[in-house]
Amino acid sequence: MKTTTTIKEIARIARVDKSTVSRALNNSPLINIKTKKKVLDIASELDYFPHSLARGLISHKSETIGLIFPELSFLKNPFYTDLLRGFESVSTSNNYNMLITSFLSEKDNFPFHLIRSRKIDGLLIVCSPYSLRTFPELKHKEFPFILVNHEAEDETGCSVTSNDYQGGLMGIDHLISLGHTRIGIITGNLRCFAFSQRVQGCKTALKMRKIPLNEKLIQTGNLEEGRQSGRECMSRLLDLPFPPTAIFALSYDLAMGAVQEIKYRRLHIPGDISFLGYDIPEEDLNQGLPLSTILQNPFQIGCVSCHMLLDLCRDNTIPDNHKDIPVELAVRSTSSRKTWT
Amino acid sequence: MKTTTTIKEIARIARVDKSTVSRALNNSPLINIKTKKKVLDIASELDYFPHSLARGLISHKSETIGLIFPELSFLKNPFYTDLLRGFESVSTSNNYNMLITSFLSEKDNFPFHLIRSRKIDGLLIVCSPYSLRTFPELKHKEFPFILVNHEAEDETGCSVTSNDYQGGLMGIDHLISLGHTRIGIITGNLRCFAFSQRVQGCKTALKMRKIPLNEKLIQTGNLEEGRQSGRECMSRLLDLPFPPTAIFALSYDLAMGAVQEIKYRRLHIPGDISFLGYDIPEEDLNQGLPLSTILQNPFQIGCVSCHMLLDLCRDNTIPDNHKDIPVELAVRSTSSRKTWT
DNA sequence: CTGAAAGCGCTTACAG
DNA sequence: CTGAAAGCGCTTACAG
Repeated sequence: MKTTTTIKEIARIARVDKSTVSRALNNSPLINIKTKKKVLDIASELDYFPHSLARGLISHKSETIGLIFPELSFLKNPFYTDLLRGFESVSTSNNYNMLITSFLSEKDNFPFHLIRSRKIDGLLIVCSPYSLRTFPELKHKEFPFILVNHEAEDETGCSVTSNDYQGGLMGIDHLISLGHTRIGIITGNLRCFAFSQRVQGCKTALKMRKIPLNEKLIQTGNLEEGRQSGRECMSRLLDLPFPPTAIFALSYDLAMGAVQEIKYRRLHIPGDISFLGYDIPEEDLNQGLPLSTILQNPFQIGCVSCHMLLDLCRDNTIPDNHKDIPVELAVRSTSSRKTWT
Repeated sequence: MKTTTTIKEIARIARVDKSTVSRALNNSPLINIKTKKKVLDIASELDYFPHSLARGLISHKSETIGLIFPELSFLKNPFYTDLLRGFESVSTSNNYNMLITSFLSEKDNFPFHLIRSRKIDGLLIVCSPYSLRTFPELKHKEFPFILVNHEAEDETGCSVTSNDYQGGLMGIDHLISLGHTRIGIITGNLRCFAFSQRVQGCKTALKMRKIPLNEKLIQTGNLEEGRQSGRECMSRLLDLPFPPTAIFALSYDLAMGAVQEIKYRRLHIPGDISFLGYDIPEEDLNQGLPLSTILQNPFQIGCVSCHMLLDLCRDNTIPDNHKDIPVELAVRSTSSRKTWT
């Protein structure tokens, strides 16, 4: 880029006005086909490339979207990497770029800076730890944003989540169909919307099959302590007078902890007890015992979120304010027909 | 943002020219302190925020840097997430934003688009699978960029890498200091610069301690097959007439495979054989057998890379074109004094 | 210290 | 279909 080519330069050589060059470059109908060809040839000859800042200044579009994660280390978790890949896939094919930040780096005046400096046209807010009602910029619907996998129920704005209700329903349904009626459920804190939805799904599935609900079979762990908490829940379940014949653990860490405890007690999966997890990746071989699991589709969540945002950015009307992305059941080697009572 | 406040608006209210407003806003010395206060007060009253595109158009700075990863799924690996956190830390404190892309999304004309559209001031190229010599934009030193953890030896441009040579040296030195003289080394393909450097370090360490080099003790696996390959290397080492008393595995996956094979043969670590890995995170408990390891410092690599890039962006002179970030030795429970021969 | 002018690189009504 | 003008929101020599 010794010296950048501008439309002025092209105009000079083509002996036309720069407005004509602009029209040629932007596929305007207001231009003679031959003029257009001449201009375009020269532009390509000079290796012209438009200056996005100058364009953006006029169009009021930066063709860039912002991503905000609670913190960037979330990306270690394949779920969030796949989400990010979903964002990438859609934004790339729409010629949008992605600015990445976290609540950590934006702590002072999130999310004003990026928005107000006009660097981004829209914002994908991943798993916000805050309720967004506090941010006036987002409240008035003046700026396009999507809550992706938002934790709280939040009446503000558009959102995309995994269908947690369906996940719970599908999981219990699977275990019931294998003959289980005493199913232990290990969940995270129910104040978290996702878990409360999953548990709702579980309860509905039981009700539909007319299996009475036993609250003792639902153990609530906490995610901060992860595996350890999963172990403790499992321990409590196994200590019941009538322990469950199948377990449905509603998160990866809780599932891992639960499996640990089961092994510790020298029980066999699925011989002694069936097991269903949540979000257990296929790569996780669990030492030769691949766990059956409900699988979310983070890539899909990412794609849909980004699509919705770009629609918003382009002032397209959006059919729904909210979208639920379906989960799926992956039957691997730990869920089998009930063999004991 | 009902209606955006501009300097024009502020000028009107303050009854000064917009150039004066600009001076007040930009801490210019060419302004009366009282005028400045008046302007600033009004600006804050009107909740003014500068338009970055307009500024950038003049300053020729976007205050944004680009990041390019081979593909975004690399971020699943904690090494790259920590690298990213390093970028974030430095760019945030310098008020720079980060645009994230991958070679996948930029496939057509990487890295021209971002650079030529002026959306970024500089580029951090992570682990480029390409030799950068092919890209004229980068060749002529016209645009600031840093090769972060670059795989190939590349004479072009600035770069930051982990000190792989030191890693090899330190690892072997540690094992020798425990009394080992027959040390098996499991490395990835030596055409990869990082591995060849690590092995060089190993060889130097042996030489310094006057331990003759036995090429049979160096097994080369391949990273594509990861663990399986590590297992096979380990197997070959154990089948030697005089098998090693200590192992140094130069990558995470190779180490994991090697450990598997050792366990499979019912040998005990560190009782029967000492073990040292590379890049084994602290969280990896390895079922109660935390592996001693050489640790790189990706966060630090990220910080230093970003610093260097920002210096380049600001036309600061850079002391060195290349920086090596030190590694460290984490002695955990698998490397102990030699007990058999 | 301040204002008026020119300009960053582009787009888009407005005439013709 | 084309050109000349105005303008996006800002900065920075240039006079005074």
